[in-house]
Amino acid sequence: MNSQNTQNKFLGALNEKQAEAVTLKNQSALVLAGAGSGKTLVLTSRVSWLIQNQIVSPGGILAVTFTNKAAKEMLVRISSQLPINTRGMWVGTFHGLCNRFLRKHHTDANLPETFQILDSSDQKSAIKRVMKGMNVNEEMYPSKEAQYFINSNKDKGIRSEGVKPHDEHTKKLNEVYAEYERQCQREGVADFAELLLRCIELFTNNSVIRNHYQSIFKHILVDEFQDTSSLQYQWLKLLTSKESFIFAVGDDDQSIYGFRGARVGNMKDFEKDYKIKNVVKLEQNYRSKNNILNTANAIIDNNKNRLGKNLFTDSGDGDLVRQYTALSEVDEANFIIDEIKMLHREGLRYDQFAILYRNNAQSRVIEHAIVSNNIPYRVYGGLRFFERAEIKNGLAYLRLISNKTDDNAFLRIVNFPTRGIGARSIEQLQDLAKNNDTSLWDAALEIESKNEVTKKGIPFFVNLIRHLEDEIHGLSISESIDKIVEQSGLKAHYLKDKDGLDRVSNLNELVSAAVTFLNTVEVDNPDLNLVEFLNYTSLESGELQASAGEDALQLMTIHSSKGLEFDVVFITGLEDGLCPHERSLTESDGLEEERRLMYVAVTRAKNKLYLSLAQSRMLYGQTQYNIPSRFLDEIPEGLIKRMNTVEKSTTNTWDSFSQLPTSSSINREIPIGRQVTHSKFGIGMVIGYEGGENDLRIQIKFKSHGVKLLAMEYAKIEPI
DNA sequence: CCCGAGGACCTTTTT
DNA sequence: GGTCCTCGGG
Repeated sequence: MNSQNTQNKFLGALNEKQAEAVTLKNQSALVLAGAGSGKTLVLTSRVSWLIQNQIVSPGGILAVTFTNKAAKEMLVRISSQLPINTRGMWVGTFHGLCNRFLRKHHTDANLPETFQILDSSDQKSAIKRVMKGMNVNEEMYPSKEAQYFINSNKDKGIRSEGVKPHDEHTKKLNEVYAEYERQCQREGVADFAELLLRCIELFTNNSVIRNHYQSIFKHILVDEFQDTSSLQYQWLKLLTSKESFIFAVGDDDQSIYGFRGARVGNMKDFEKDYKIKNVVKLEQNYRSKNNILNTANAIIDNNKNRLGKNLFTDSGDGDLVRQYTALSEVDEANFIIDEIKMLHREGLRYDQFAILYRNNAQSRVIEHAIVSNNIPYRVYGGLRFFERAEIKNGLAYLRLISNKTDDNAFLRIVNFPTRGIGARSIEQLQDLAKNNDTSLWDAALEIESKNEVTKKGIPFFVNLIRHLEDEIHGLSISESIDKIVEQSGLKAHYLKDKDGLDRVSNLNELVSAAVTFLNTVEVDNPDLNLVEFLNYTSLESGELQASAGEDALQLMTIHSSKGLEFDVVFITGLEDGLCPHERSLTESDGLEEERRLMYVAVTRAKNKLYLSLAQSRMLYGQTQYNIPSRFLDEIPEGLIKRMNTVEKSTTNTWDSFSQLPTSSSINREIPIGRQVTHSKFGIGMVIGYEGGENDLRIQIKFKSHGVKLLAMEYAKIEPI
């Protein structure tokens, strides 16, 4: 009776399609969930429904997401729907879950119990170290390329021995890959891709373990399925048997991570592989007004490669979308701030505004305008907490103490704060380690045993670490960090630094992060807790609840806006070359992915949507004159109001173009940045002039014919 | 060892 | 244009 009520409660909150998805019986399912269609609600309701109706116990559920944030949100929402302890449930990110499997079966996975996780920057320095040891020329083989080579192969499930190098260059890269694999194995560390690959190999090679998990997980749920890589899909397949089902939720129109291995094709494959009878489409949008939604629909309709979906809403037309053509990026920023100030005066909170851009470099000018108007703001992205140098340094002490073979950690701190161990001593250590085939720590031990301990040098370092290890024995993680920060000299070092106070306070925050962590973990084995904490710092970006709830403007790239919503959204830099980005045009599926990006951006808006572009834009130290984004042309006229500087104010007229920097001081009739039409080439934009008074040539970037240099005297062009 | 000059880099990003 | 890295002199 009681259970019936609870069940009705959460089923009652669903529309027909959502309920259909949630209550599917005995089958795998593909749910095409449009933007704002209640995707998370469906996912969590599905879990609750399965448990409520005793189709599966909490332990028989595996739910996978991409970010820790999404995983956490899911757990919170499930526990609000059901009075159960979610601790026993397997909910997490792909990497987090792999980590969990590998810890549990570390012996079978051929990893030490305390194996540590390398983040991308750790990985990069590890690769650099490998290349140095092999005497590989960094000029010819940049470490970045090697890193890309290694990761893209791992992401395809290919080990170095499986690579078939077709030229000398790849052959060399693959030697680096092979050596890197050996180094990681020796040091007991795993990079992100390794977690997944190692886990897949574990399941593939060990049928006992595979069968065990296949029989446990009856229902596997996957969020953001369109973002899964082929390796992740393979992982999912290994976890399912004939008796288990996958419930995949995704939106092919929001697939914007192709560049990092996401494979939208997994959706079609999944339909086939799991014999999906009917794909459930969630097309009712609960977020945006009609004009915004129709704008999004019109844009995405230009993509050929779609599963097909059309969002609708019954929330009314709302305001027209507004397009603003600015003179420059500064003008664009000022326009945005003016609009925000106006709407804020009308009572909108600052945190209900999002300013979106295609790349991070665009944020500077906007930030400048915000700062000079004294408005609070927050920029997403950038350095995360656990990626900060001082945090990584502090953690490296912990890492080394818990895993002496971690050479990365060793090198990071052996001379930090400086203690008289220069490049020479380190080289010596590395030679010794190489000859004895040991870790740097063991090499350091050998040197220590033969030398007197002084105030500096390697023997001093060895004893410092030993001392720290003794000191923190039996202490909690937070107390340990506190001790280490103090006694390693880190704190003193940063206090001396002129802008080191921030770093010291970050280190203090690390102590509180450890306290928070301990509160969320069941305390059984304190030693393993330390290892788990270290993994947590690698797997979790650590943005924490930092400045959440603060009433501030939200600045972020379009990519990081996915999944969020705001009352008012500004999409900036809508120029061809920026959005769509010029580099995307040469990639296969590039333009369509950019269009999906535009679609994601538009669908973030609830009530008001502004699209802005600049006729001239200073980017990377150069002024560009771009033509308006082709996506703007895809918006039907009835939905949008197009404005430019003339309409905005009387001080900024077309005349102000005469103040723009010019290549020469010739008398020209059409200002740079102005749009023109040509009888043959169509629409374009004036980007410059060449030649003298008698032979003036105008340079125009045309939408469909590229850049042309035309004789001013004869060119049949008309300003628009 | 520290600092400053000079050079290369610059799409998107989570784990 | 800004940042990050490297290298060389003090």
